[in-house]
Amino acid sequence: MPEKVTIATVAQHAQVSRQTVSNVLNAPHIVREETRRRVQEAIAALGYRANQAARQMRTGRSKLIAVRIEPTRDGINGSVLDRFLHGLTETAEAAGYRTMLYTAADTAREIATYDDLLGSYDLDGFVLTGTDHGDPRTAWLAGRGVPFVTFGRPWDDLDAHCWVDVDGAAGTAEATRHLLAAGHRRIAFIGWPAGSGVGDDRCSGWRETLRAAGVDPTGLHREATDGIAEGERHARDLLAAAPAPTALVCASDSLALGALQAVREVEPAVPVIGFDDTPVAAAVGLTSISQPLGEAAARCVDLLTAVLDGTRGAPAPVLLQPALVRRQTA
Amino acid sequence: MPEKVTIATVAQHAQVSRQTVSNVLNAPHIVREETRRRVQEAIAALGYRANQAARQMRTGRSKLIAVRIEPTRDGINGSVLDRFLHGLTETAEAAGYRTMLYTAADTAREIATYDDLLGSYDLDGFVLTGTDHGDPRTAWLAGRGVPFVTFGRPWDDLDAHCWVDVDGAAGTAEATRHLLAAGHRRIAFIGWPAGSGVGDDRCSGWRETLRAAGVDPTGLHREATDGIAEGERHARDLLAAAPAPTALVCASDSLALGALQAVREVEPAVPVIGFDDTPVAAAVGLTSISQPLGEAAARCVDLLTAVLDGTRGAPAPVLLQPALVRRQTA
DNA sequence: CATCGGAATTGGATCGTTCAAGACGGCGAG
DNA sequence: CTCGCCGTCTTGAACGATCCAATTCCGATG
Repeated sequence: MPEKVTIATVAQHAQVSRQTVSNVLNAPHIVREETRRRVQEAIAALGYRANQAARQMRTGRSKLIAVRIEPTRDGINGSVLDRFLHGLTETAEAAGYRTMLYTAADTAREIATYDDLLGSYDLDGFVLTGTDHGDPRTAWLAGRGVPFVTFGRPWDDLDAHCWVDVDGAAGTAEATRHLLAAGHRRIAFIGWPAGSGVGDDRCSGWRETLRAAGVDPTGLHREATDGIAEGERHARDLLAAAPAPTALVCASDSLALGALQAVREVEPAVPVIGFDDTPVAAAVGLTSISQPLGEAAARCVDLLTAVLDGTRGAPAPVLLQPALVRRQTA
Repeated sequence: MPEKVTIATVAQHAQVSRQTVSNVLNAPHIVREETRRRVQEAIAALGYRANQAARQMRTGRSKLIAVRIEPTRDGINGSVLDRFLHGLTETAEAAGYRTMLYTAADTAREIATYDDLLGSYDLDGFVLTGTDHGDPRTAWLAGRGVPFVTFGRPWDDLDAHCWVDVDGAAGTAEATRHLLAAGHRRIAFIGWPAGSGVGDDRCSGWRETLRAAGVDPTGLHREATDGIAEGERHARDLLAAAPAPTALVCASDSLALGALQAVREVEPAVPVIGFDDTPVAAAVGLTSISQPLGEAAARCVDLLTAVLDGTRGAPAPVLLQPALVRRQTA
């Protein structure tokens, strides 16, 4: 059992004081070349690692960021969070931060958890996923002066705080243009009920692109709660209409999957495009819009560390472009 | 901006000493009823939370457990980890522990990460997912005396360490019995190359059940590397054989999905059963074997905290039963 | 009334690190 | 020659909790 290696052990081994070792770690430029080398050799030889708890107690910085892991809802969209988390953890590690998970049943308890995490572990910052209009969480965090970044725009005021997002409108626009280029005119959209930032954004890309092409979107829009069954129901409904749409764009892969089932039974030639490029889409050959999740996660960490290290001023938000992944269904 | 609340603040507010406050938190029974109540009121009034860094420095316990987040391989099985992580975090929180994530490109670097995490953050324990024969990680951890639990059996020596696992053989056995009950005899199995603990386990459940029913499994077994394409290829191969199998059991949903495509083109009536009950299976109506992931995660935390709190001796391993989820394909 | 014993409470030391302030030697300017 | 300064390094104190040993308090007992 090797003795515990502290900064004092290293200092003794390198014939310098504790503080000099600390300086080599935190402010190398103020230590003479030769001394620095000797200390670094001692660190390597002893396998010394700074004790974060002690460091944190003195500096108040924990080098820890937290992110919520949500219960997988319908499962289909679950792997989105999965990929995001992996990217986040990887980039954070490269920047010297570790990632802590937490769960929360609802928003009120999520805020209580912030309080707990900040009090108990002195977390340096938070990454929030999925913001909505008037999100109380961002208000709470901002009010406390806690650094955070959201994956998802603050839909009310784009300058309210740091954020990274994927341009959903650009995604559905690309999908719609793709279908227009294939000769379709009556392109329908199955989205979510109006009011959610993400849903309205995705809908607008479709609507504006149709309008720009001189097509009136009236009657081609359906609002569905997410899920396969809902997607199927609304697709059937659309296909049964008088002048039926000849193509479908959906706000999620779940909806698209349901729509696909309806299409295959009723009108197999009608193309369907989903959103999120989930494994399910890949498995069934569903054309879908892919979000650059690894990139998004990396930019979240970039922004957060920029705020934490305080070198630069408030960093600019990041809006990433999704990409259409063409498969069999369109 | 509220002042920082420490144990001293609470002590002052409750008119007692620091140590008494500490005792209320860590050994309530040695504090007089009335004093305890007063201290607890002060804690609530001030919103005091014990600083984990300070506690850790003195006690050496961080109340932190770590788990690796792997890059999603083919995406289909990704959500398995997702659900496991959520369960883990939730149960850990209830037990007063927090979950930290880490990534690692390979086993050697994973071990280096253990060293780093232990040195820097004094992690209390690890949860490993997916063990294999002669896993160097468990040997390293055991050698250092670091508490850990694996989700997955130590395939070489079942008493080597604490573990939780799902009985894969029981799962494939149930699937096979289900098909036998439906009148099938020539039931094939598409599994992984021999040598992996999980793969061999799942294969054995099918083989033994067939044998018990008086069916010779020879020629009904294919070894495939995981993936949709491989599943399709082997299924085609099987269906083209002289006495073709009338039903298929697969070691994963990926393989089953490929097999399903082959079946639908060649012999639509042949049932297919997958493994893991991923969202993809649910979406396409694939009958599959479901692992109780939330339960598994909870038991992992139970075992780990039992070891950490040291109240009981080495806790017994846990083997959970999976369940067949019947859908359209079988 | 003095003493005793055990429970309840207190003050000091400690964990490993960084901050603040100071020591030391050499060097250029006044 | 002295002073101040700079670069380099060292020492003491502090962060907030727990452990340990010492002390107070209290009723019971000799």
